[in-house]
Amino acid sequence: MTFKLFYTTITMHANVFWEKYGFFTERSKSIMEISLRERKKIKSRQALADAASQLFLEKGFENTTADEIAEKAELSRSTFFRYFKTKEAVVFPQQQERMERLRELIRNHEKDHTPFGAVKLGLLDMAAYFMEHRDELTVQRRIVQASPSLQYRQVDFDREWEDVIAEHLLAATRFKRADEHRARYIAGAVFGLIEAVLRGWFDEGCQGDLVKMGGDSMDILVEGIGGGEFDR
Amino acid sequence: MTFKLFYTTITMHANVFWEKYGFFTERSKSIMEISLRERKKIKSRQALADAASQLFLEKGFENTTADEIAEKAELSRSTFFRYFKTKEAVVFPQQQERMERLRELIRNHEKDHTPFGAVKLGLLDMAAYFMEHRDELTVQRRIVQASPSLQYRQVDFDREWEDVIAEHLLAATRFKRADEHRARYIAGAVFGLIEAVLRGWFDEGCQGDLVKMGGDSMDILVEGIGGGEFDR
DNA sequence: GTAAAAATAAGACTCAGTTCTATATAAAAT
DNA sequence: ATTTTATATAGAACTGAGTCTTATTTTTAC
Repeated sequence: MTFKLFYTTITMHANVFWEKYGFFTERSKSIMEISLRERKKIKSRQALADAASQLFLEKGFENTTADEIAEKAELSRSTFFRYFKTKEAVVFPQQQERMERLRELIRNHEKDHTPFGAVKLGLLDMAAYFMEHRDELTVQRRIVQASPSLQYRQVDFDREWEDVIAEHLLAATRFKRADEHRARYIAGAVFGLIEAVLRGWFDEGCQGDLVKMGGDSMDILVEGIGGGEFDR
Repeated sequence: MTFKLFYTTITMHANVFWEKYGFFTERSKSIMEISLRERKKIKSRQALADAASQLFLEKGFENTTADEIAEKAELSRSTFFRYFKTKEAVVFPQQQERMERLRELIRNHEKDHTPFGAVKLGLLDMAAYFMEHRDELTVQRRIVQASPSLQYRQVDFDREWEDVIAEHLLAATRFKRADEHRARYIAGAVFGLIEAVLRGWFDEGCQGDLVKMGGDSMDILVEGIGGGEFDR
């Protein structure tokens, strides 16, 4: 029942409202301002996401058909594919919101820090956000881990992070071509680092201090590995 | 006709023989030692890979069906799926060989260098290998670039690189738990860096000096970004 | 209340991938 | 050389994802 609560809460706030109304909380915009049609759409999408999550947890991703999800949500298969472009998409309903959050968090530090500093602080803020929502992440992780076909799709989604990082680093290197390459390389390295950290955190059951892990790991990049035990 | 030659040559040496006979060149083992049955299997696999490549280049990956590939190769659809687990697999027939090559190249430097040094030198050797085979890589890239669904699959294959890197770095940290984390983070960063470098190289039409690009980029990791323009 | 717009249901369709069976052909045994 | 055994292949039936079209229902606007 914790899961049920989680999915209802998270998907509502973080994903469904997002599409049309942007990033806001229940305080900044009342549900009552939304038309009946919109409310029904939210309900439908929610029903599909909930049904899918339950079935995926019960029987696994591969063993669940789109028909079953639609049936459980009391909607048609057509409607399922209207709301989610693919069966895989329903596993990651909050991807878009997370990406925009990351962008915003980095933007918050842009004024007071260098490009890399803003990226680093934004990522650490994101780490804190992840820790707050470790329960959701654990559920999603459980579904993804149980399905090989979902694992690279997860990677695919995470890859968008690199674009956001590169985007911010590149903003500081307009008209400087040499720096552009350097920015892209650093974005790649930062992204690879983050993936490794996240993997480690997940594998430990999301129990560690992700902010500290992230900070420590990024210090490797800042200081370089020239003096370490892996020196060439 | 360069393409045709490429596919015949590469797939034969790098992939088909690989499965049963391991990594060798035409000098180390004559084709005549191989039984008729094996030769036919090679021919079938080759015919399928060739037919697929041609059709993918002509009509794109998504617009080519497994039936068409089989028909062009004068084999049945069943046979196609016997040789290639998925339609996507036929696009990357040399993946296994490249991975083993990387392992070997890193291993060559293990004796004379620290773990990171061996990884770095192995990767630069690999860069040289890539430059030698830029024509094949360009063709493959063209097919992959034209198909969104193949792009993340490529990422998926490349991901194996990180495992190889991590594997070698970890070998040096047995019994040292703190270093294990550090090794994984570094592997992630190196891998992310390499992906960024390769992407840049591909996007420039494989014309740049990949070895130099790789070396320069890895120096960022060695020296750190603390003193650069992206300092925090 | 009515007309326009949008959401949904239903079903036909394509194609990837699996499974099974029958047949052809190569390898091994005698 | 002939038989036996192993395996490559063809073919066909099947499942399920995703697309597309059409008809029906629901919401909104007037």
